[in-house]
Amino acid sequence: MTITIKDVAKKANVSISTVSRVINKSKPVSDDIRERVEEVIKELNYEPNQIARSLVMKKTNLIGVIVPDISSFFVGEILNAIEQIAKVYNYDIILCNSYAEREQELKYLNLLMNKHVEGLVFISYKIQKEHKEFIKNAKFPVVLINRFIKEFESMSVSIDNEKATYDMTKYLIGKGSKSIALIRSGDSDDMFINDQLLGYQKALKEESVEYNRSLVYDGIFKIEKAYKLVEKMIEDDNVPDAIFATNDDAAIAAMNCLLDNGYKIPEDVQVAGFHDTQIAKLFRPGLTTIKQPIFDLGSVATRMLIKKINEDVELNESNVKIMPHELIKRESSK
Amino acid sequence: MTITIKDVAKKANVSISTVSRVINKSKPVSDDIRERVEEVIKELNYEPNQIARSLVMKKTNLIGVIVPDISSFFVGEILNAIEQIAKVYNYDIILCNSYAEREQELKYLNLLMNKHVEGLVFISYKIQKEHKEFIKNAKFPVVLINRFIKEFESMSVSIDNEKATYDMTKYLIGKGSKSIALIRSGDSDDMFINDQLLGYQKALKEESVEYNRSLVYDGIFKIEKAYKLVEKMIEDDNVPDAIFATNDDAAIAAMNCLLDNGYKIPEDVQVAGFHDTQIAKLFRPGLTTIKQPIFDLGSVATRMLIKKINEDVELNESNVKIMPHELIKRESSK
DNA sequence: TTGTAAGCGTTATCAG
DNA sequence: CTGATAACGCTTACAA
Repeated sequence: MTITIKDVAKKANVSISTVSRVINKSKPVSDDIRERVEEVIKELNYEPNQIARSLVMKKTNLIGVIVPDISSFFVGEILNAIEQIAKVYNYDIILCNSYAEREQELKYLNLLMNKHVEGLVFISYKIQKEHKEFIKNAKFPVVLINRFIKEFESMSVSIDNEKATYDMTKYLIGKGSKSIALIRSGDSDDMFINDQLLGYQKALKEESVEYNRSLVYDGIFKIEKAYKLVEKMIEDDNVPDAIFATNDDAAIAAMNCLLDNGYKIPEDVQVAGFHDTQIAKLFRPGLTTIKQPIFDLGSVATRMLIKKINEDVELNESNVKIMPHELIKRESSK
Repeated sequence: MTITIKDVAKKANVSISTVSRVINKSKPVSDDIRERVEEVIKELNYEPNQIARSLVMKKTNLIGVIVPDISSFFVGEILNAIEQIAKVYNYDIILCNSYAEREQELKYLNLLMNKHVEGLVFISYKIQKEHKEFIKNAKFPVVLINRFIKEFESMSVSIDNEKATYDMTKYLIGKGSKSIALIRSGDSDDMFINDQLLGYQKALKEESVEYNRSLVYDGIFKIEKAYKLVEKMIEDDNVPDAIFATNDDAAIAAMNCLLDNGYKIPEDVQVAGFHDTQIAKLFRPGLTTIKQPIFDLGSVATRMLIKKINEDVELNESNVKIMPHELIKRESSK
């Protein structure tokens, strides 16, 4: 039923190799034959079968993407970028949503290998041993967004997390805060997350504010969880004078909880986020936050990946790209 | 380098057909041989090549998804559902972001056909002639979310749009509004969008409020555009006493503009949205909106599609599913 | 129950 | 420049 290269060949009175050649412009074909073949192709509305092609060329033009949560602002915007750039280079995206669960991530890692993707953009809150193992041995290049693997050279795109938390912490202290809660998305044993703590601590130290471990909360990436966390602070009568969440959603949730309980922002509590997703600007009061070049994070990662796929680039230090960040001041801080 | 069915066959001292049989359990294989083969498979860490398999079986286990804007809340949540359900049935997702542009949509429609997807979930603001043509002739089933094609039986999942806008309009009038701006995402020649107008008009009529064409705005799905629109109303001193946007993002943008210009919500202007995305609840004042079962929209569509792919279902009227909606009252209305 | 061989739709090698 | 023909890795009649 579906028409193949054979049909074209027969109708054009040439061999299938010739048809293949005009399709791929892989070898010279005389003008008259070329024209004839092209005509037949049009006439028959022939489209080469990508699967057959993949089989022999070992090229699928597929890029895998594993994300922790499609419906988050941050990931949505990154996906946007990945998709856009990939399409430019004629790559398609296979999307996998891991729900930030290790099991799922590992499953997808294998699934994508099986689907013969040519590369992978991996967004994970926590890179674990098994991940590293996989990435190290993977037959295709992998680029991480907002994470590093320090044990070996992995491709990675992110901002300077230490500097970013440093900047924000310093800023909040400058505006008069003395007890700044730090709400982090990941777990403390993640290098990336660790950088955030380092920046926070460095700023405290510089400003002679004592570091208090109990002000640091980990593993909060769900809105509900962040809300509950702040609720608990209020119940315990233990509300800091600033809350710095390393993701905007959590910061918004914190603001909601504070507002719902009669606190004034920023007078009673300053609130700061991370990412500068849409909602940071939309929400009232506007959220002071670290602006990341989210789209660029995705697009740079994808370009890097595709370059690597095509071996245009060697595995060297330039495989880690640090993008600029910016402190955006809005009404949630003084 | 990569290990194939041949390697397994050789090492297990059987033919490749036998190996194939144990992999697919397609025909009986004696216990001892089966065990031997399974052992070798494990030993060699063999994984069947999906591409080769696709070629012969004409089955890719791929579902295409075309969306207008990945980074919107609504689409993100739907994608979430699609991905989740698809994975349950062992299907993967090829993601295409059309930016709501007709050209892109058509391009992707062809691309997906070329990739031999087995089905398509199509989210488009505006189904046009070319789309219909394509869908009608497509070799694979297509399910639309929130759109219908009335010309022929297409699979479709949505809410009852007429009833939803009717409910909301009636509610706003009940709360005292007389001039209700209707801000719609799509264009007026779309059937789906048209239903929204019908519901709006019906409610007005029932409540003896005169219909005023100039209060209906079309083609507003970008936040910026909605903001500008309301800004214009304010400049023209032409602010209605209620704004009903058929998507939450636009409603939030409207609220922002009103708040920024000193208007009180809901005292001066009531605002209502559509979808009940995360932000409707997060924003302050909370947004009164039509709650759609967003996740279900995606999951039902995907299940329907997969069933159709497997021919479990005939093309009949049950191919159009209407999901329930709900009016959620929050502080943006009286 | 098992093996042989044809075929899925291409590209690529090698003669001519 | 063009055409056979052998891959690519797998499934599936058809035979044995």
